Amino acid sequence: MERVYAPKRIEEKWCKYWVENKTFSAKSSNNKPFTVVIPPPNITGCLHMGHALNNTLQDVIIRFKKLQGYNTLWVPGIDHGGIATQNVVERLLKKKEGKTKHDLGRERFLQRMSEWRIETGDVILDQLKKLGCGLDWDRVAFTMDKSRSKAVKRAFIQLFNKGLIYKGKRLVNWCYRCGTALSDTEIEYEHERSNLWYLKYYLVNPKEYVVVATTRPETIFGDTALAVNPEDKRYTSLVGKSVKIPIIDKEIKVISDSIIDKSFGTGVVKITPAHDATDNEIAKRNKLEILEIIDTNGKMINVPSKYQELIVEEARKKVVEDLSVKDFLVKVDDHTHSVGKCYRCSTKIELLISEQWFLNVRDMSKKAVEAVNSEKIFFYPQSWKKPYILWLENLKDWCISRQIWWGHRIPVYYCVDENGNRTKCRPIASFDKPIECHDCKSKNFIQDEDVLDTWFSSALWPISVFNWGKEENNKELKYFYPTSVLVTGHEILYLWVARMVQFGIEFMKEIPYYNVFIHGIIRDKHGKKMSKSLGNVVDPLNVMDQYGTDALRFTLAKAAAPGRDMQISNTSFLASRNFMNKIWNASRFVIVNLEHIDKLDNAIQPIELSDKWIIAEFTNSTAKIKRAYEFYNIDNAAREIYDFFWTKYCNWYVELSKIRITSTNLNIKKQVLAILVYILKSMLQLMSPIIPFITSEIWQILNKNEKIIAESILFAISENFYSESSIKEMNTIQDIIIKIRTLRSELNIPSTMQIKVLFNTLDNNDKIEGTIIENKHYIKQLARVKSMQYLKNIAKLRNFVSIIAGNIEVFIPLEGFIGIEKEKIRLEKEIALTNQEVEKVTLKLSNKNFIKKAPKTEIEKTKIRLHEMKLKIERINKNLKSLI
RNA sequence: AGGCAGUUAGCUCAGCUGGAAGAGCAUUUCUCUUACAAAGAAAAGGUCGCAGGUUCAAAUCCUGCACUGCCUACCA
Repeated sequence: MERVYAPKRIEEKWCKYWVENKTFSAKSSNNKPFTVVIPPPNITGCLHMGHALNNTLQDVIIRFKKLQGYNTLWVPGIDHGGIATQNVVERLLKKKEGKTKHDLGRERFLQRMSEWRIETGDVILDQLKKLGCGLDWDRVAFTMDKSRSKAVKRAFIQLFNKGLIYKGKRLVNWCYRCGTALSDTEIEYEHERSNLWYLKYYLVNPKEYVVVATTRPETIFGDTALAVNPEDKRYTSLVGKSVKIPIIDKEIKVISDSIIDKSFGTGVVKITPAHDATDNEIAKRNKLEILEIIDTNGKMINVPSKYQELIVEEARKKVVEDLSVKDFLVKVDDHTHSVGKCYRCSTKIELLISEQWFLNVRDMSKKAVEAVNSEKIFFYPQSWKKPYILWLENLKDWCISRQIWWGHRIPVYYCVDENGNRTKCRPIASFDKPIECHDCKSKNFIQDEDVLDTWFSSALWPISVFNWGKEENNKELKYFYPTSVLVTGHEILYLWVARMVQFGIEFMKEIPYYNVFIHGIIRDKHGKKMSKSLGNVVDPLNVMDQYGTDALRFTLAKAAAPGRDMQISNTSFLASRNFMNKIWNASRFVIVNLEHIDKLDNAIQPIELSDKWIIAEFTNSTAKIKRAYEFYNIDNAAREIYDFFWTKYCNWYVELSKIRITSTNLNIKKQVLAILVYILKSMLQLMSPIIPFITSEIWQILNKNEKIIAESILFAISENFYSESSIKEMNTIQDIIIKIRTLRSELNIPSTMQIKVLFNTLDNNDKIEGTIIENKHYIKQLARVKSMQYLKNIAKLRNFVSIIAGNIEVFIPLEGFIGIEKEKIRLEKEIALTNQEVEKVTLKLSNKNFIKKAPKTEIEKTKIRLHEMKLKIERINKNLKSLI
């Protein structure tokens, strides 16, 4: 074994092993299942920190459950990624050949996309393998492969025939760069500094005008009314009158609607029903005309020829200019408001009227709310429950059609006549082209041009991965569904999580998962979101290269408190890398010492105090670690592992074990080795979910011909040797060691100098005295003490340095390495410090209410403390006097 | 505008069923002691955001405020 842990070779070896030996493949059986489906990354994806975190956490859970003996299954897959993917290929096409998708046409463009997909391959899946993910690689699913397509069609047809899917002309979010409608969840809002323009709308009487404040002066041509609040006394007389739109002089009415906020702007609003959601509602309530002035290319239409065909931004400039020239502009204020942008290309979203497919989600939402309200689905952390419910309760129908090419084409067929024109017959939803029209028996059909929102297929993911679309009597689906836990970031709670619940209940009559574990988002060290444009991205692949995959995973696990965002920079991985090295070397110590031992007893026998102590600490820690894993507090599990292994196991137990390891008595050596091995192996198991590579390697060295760690079953921790009192006793010894070490350091006693030590107890406590005598070899070993003797008569003591650790007083003779004056100062300082404490505690105890109301144990504890401190001061004073 | 988080050592964060402030990194000092210098031993560093309240006792519970971040919204 190398002296320094070198991860590369070991990681490659185990990656390959797990895949080739199908370590993580699962079949339905009689054993209890534990199922997780991966949030499928986009095919365009390249592993970033978010993926690394999300998948590490899933892997931790899967590996832990596997150790517990569950039949675990983690299903891998990728998403076709709709708009995002089409954009990537479109950009490539433009760059390489200077062509647009329209130059190629739908068929050829889609062919290009498929080619690109094969070329690019499943890069991200390979990266997940590299990360060590225990996915079942025989089950890789793609949201657009045959089985998943079947599922999408089946779902669509069911919903269509139920009357839940309908076509309607409505105001929708439109990205003119992507050329498609978007759902509300696909819009990202950003604050933008803009202006508020105050415009004059003249009454028919040309001397009077009202002032209207607007952020969108270019849409005046689409105005079909002005509106005021009915309770706004300033404008009562105005309601019902006509005003003229600036520039074009078109007459519109002033109406009243209670939604208008009196305090904003002038309290008068221009109503543009075709391009604003609120205005649209007002128009519906007041039966106003709806006039479209922006088309799907983001250009002006139905406006004076001067502005016709201009894109919105330019039109705004021109209109403002003209308004100003013609004296319609009263003033311009600065105004910051949030603007909706496309989540895939950041183009400003226009609202416009368009015919789209919608899914009525009212009933599904109710059931999805109920499932979480009743805690049938449990959220970790609970704080996400409320936003989830609120969102679902206010959900409008879902716009599911997209005007792009890459995706599941809507399986709706229209009957056409011999000229290819659509007839009035009812459209049919079906898997393939229908044989004949229900209404006119025609055999001519065309398919709907639109594709489905990517998230439609994603919403089916937990059932489609088990081939819900293909098979009717599906054993696997029955066995693995509902899945056990969904692990995800909160950014797709609405986009994805909620919709899976809706669809799961709709199609399976059963929730898709029992638990939802929502982790935070990774930020840089300044708390900023990581993004390429900010240049603050920490690449997980680099980290894996530089620090090792286990170090990456351990860092992520340690930072992953449920629901909390985490800040990460390159230095965050250092501590973890060092910890890996620690594990490696501690194991090396054990392994090297096992070399000439032919056989080790499996049964352990705690003999000494340190044995009993480490077993007690180990028992406590393992319980904590297991509980932490169980409730997705993976950060706590990682912390406990770190603390126990490094501090307790390495720094104390391994160090103390050296006394017996170097013993010439083979039995003594074997006895301590057995405990070292037992704890090491158990810890390796418990660590393996987070850091599978290093633990697999060490496990294999320790258990040459046995099962690999990933396939092992967690050792049962026996309570037989648990000794609570050993912890207290050991703590006493540790305290003495630490105090002597501190003294050595403070007084610059060279480490090579072995010192003589005497000790006494403050209250002549025989038991403690016995404990120390029994374990003085620990003190000798770790504090570099030559001899340690009990001192009966302290009265005669002269010129000793003294320290007090709990109830024990330790004396070290002054042997020229320290001046009396220096020691006096040290002791006086100690007295002053203790006195401060004494004051505080005395005050507490003199408080009558404390004595009256505090629990007895607490009072007792405080009294003992005070007593000890007083004793301490007494002794220090005495020692001070003995210094001559 | 509303909702949800967060505010603890220079930095990143634990601790929050209320009873003597913790870790890692960085800093300082010693040490290559036969697993590990990516280490060991030790030191220094904190009115636990601010102001109230409950309590014998508050980093921990309650209220208000401030700042930061996120989510939602019909910001004309």
